[in-house]
Amino acid sequence: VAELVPKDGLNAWKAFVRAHAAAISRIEVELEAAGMVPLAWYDVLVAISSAPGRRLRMRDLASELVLTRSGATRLADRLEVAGLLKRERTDEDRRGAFAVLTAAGRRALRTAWPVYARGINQFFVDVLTADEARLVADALARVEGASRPSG
Amino acid sequence: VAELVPKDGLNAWKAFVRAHAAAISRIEVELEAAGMVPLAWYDVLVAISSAPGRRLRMRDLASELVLTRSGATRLADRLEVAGLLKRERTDEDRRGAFAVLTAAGRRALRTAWPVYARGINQFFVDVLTADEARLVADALARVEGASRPSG
DNA sequence: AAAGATTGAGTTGTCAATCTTC
DNA sequence: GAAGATTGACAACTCAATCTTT
Repeated sequence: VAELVPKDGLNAWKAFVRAHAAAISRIEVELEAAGMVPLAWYDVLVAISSAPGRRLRMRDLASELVLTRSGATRLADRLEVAGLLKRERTDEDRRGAFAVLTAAGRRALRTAWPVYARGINQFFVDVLTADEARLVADALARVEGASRPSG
Repeated sequence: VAELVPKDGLNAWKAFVRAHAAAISRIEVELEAAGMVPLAWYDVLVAISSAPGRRLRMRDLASELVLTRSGATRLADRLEVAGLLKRERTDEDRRGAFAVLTAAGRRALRTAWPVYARGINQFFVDVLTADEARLVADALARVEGASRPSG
């Protein structure tokens, strides 16, 4: 086989894919074991909580989470049924809806964070040196940029 | 909020998650546009092709791809319907089945690789320096190790 | 009984079509 | 007509139960 990808590059790619699968599924297990919300829900809670005004358009939620709009709708539906968020429609633009957290949503966010943070540390941050962490952040930010539909 | 994860570490984690989502979905798009098999199918073809004897137990296919056994069954079903693989039962042990590639499966593997390789280069390798590629490979290999159920 | 594999039911996402509001 | 969001139909996986062979 011709070498279409440089060897070091291919090794990096494989490590990238495998590390992601391993770390994410491991953190899911830890959250579940601690009785916390799943990662996908946590991501929703964080996105809303850190948005300006602590509210987020469905459209922006989708793009934050790298989901389609309908995917974001389904996901928000489940959190709404669980009582963690509600949709607020406003008179500024009655087409759209804002997702906002309920008290239970804010509580779920607070209680899940220590568990999630422990996972991030244990399975990711702790195995990197400080220099590596900065370099990885920088390098992978460029990967995201290159992978966007426009780029 | 107390800082449970060092800032640089958290940035690296976020970049890691977002870069993965962006790069994988972008490569899927490129494969689709070129009329090639989806990434999940490609992974099946590679796993079988690189197994000893170029055949793979369903159980081993599942573990290679980080899937459940039933997930592997469903996936293999689809490739079998598409004519890319077939199941072979042998007399050594009539419980199990081996997945083996058909001629069409081998051809799909050969033709998809250049497209996949171009995606890996364009959206990942090309935005890294050679040093970064080596460092990322090394660092993320440790992440995978730390995330395994045993570790 | 245990191992290999599959099937039925349910979950979570996508795409295309639709509804409402601008 | 276009933008924001949702819905219907379907795709790909998981878990628990099942079937066959050891």
